[in-house]
Amino acid sequence: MPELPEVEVTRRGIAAALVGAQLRTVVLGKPLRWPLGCDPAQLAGRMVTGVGRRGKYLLFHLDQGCLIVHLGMSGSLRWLVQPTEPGPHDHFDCRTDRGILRLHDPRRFGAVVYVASLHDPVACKLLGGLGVEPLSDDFRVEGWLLALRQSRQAIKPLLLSGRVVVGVGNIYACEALFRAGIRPSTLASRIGPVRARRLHAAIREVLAQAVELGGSTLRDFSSVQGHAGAFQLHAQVYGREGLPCRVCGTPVRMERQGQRSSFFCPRCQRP
DNA sequence: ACGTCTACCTGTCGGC
DNA sequence: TGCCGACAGGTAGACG
Repeated sequence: MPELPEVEVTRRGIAAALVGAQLRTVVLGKPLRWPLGCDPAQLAGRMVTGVGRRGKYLLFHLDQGCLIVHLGMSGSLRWLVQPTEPGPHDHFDCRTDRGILRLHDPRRFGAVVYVASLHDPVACKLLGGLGVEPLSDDFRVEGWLLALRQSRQAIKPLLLSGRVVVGVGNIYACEALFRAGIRPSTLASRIGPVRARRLHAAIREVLAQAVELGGSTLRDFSSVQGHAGAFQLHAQVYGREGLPCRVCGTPVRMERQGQRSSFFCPRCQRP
């Protein structure tokens, strides 16, 4: 579920409350995608020193070590001031001296992993192969053009892979390709410099707009404060198969690439 | 190095 | 109403 915008909205929603908080007890629910990697009791007394993000991973920096959190497809974090009993889909409770950080994740594709440092092999495995942050100055157009030229993949799976640029999932890949006028099945190396530049700009614009709108809420994402996102109301193609393109009126098409649905306008987006 | 498939798990929705 | 399959925002690993 959550792509970069939803993760960033979550980060912004939690950071102020959590930085400076001291962990008291950590309670685990059903198993998540990966094991925590330490005895939960070991975390008692640690202080949260910062809340960062790398791609779709949240990084809870502690005065000793780091908790790496991924929301998977259906995860969301909540900040509770008043304690309540964890529900059947709450699988990680981090009780602090200020409130409770709770991970709700019905499908359990998410994960919370403790690492002693970001140089830890486990951290390197999770974060080491990631591409550049699209909203940072490191996302330069020259490197982007080179990466597209050197790739032999179709552009959509290349975006989803996170090897060149991180944080772009199925919704925002479809939307960025629409804005750039590129069909999802187009080979990356066959995209000329004009459209490649447009795609570079579109990725940044669509992600930044989505962050401003609080992310996308398709079924169950909500911010830490429980607010739904609004980006889905602005989607041009995602989830709109058969509906008229908002630009030209041609029916939006859906095709499968791998196991993922791609939505596009056959007239506005050329191969 | 690429695509394709499978798996992980639960909930929801459409069709019959 | 109820059952059954398809599908969902992600990622990793196996295989050809």
